[in-house]
Amino acid sequence: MSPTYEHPRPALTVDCVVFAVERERLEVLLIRRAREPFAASWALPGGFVDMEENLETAARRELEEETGLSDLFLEQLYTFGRPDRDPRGRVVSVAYYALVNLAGGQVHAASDASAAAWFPVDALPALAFDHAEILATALERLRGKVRYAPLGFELLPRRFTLTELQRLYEIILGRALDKRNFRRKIQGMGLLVDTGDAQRGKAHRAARLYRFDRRRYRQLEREGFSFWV
Amino acid sequence: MSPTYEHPRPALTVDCVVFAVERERLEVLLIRRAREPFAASWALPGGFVDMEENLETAARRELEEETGLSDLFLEQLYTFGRPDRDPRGRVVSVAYYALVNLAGGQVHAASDASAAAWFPVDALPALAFDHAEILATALERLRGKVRYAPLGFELLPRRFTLTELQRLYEIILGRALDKRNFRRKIQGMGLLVDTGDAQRGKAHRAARLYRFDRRRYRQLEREGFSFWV
DNA sequence: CCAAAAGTGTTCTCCATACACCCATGC
DNA sequence: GCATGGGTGTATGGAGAACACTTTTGG
Repeated sequence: MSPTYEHPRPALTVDCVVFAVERERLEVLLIRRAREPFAASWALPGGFVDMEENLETAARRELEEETGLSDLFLEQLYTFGRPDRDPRGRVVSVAYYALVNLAGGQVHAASDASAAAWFPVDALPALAFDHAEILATALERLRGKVRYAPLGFELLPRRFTLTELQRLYEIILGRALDKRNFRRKIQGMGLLVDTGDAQRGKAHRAARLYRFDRRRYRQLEREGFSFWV
Repeated sequence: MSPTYEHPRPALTVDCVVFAVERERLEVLLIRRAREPFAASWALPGGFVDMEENLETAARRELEEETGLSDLFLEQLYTFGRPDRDPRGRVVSVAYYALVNLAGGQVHAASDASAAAWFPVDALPALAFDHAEILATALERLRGKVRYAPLGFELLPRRFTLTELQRLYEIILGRALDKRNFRRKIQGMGLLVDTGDAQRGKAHRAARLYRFDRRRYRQLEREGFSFWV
């Protein structure tokens, strides 16, 4: 028999921490568990990895099945494997975090699809398993990485105003930023393209709409440029 | 039967990328595989996770069993789970990276213990499985993180000279640093303690020996200080 | 006394920060 | 015409980068 089969095997799951910015707050998507253990508790979306499936594929599949969300930014976070983290027995979980912009209308589909709901990260319910720890790890990663990688744009619609972008960073970083300095810096990086259009329907001067230039970002990255907010 | 047992289970392993700086180069510890698959190939030390064992514990155990190394800096890197990464079947591997200083004398024990050997990261042999990819990921992490976390000290003996520390950074980062600027910056952080002793037995002026102040680092970290080289 | 590395200051440039007012638009 | 956010420039301080010579020690 092949050596692989000589060893006992933990079960393997994926769990996803999905972030969005909504109503001026950073929020996380949770689902209400239907079954034991932790039936009726809130938990991260996730589930078992299939035998022939990539880990990231499993994360995307579970996310779509449980929340209706697809095609979002998704990155592996950390693997949690304390032997006692699941009362059913040994279950190791590969955690991912995801970013989604709620302007796309996907939200409602997601929220309706099952018992899923958004919670502000500073007002979370009790969570099943070690999901509070996973969520804390994801939050730390997001807050750290958003400063040196262009993650912020994943949380906004394709076209956005400079004020929206600034508010996003203020919400994630938890502190106010100077408007003029923020604009000078972000525009100085040469990663924003003025779409020529303007925001409409607001009772004040219309703001210009920009989009993030991914192509140019990859180019600059290769040349040793580093993003920094 | 509990829900855990309804699912097919991949096998679970840990793999370790152990870095050291030796003879002015960054090197990695590899072992020569005794068995199929990839018998006689070089590979990362690692092996199967036991059923009641923490992931990090498994990594430390395998490292000690296969290379004799213990008590080193170890951090989870990434989890690799492509379905075809192991010809024996589905094997998911949680990768760790470790840092070790070779002045401690552990090396020789390690090298002698089995078919283990150090290779410069820019002159690696062909590796088993997807270990080349794991190693590349670890190298990227090390080079990135060494700049904003005090990892460098893990690669030096407890007491070291400023020149040794500077050489270490030059080797890892792959570029020359200015001596006066490096010293001003590193001493300005207040994280080095002058031991009062000096290096002896060199045919030139004796250099002062310093040690890293971990306690103070943790203190400053809590106060919002950020390390930066 | 010679070879080898240790140790030490100053200048300049650039970037982060602090700060306040006029402009365009919808109602 | 007024309320609301959009958009803009300048002065200052601190940190990074460039740069060369004297000191100490062992052999």
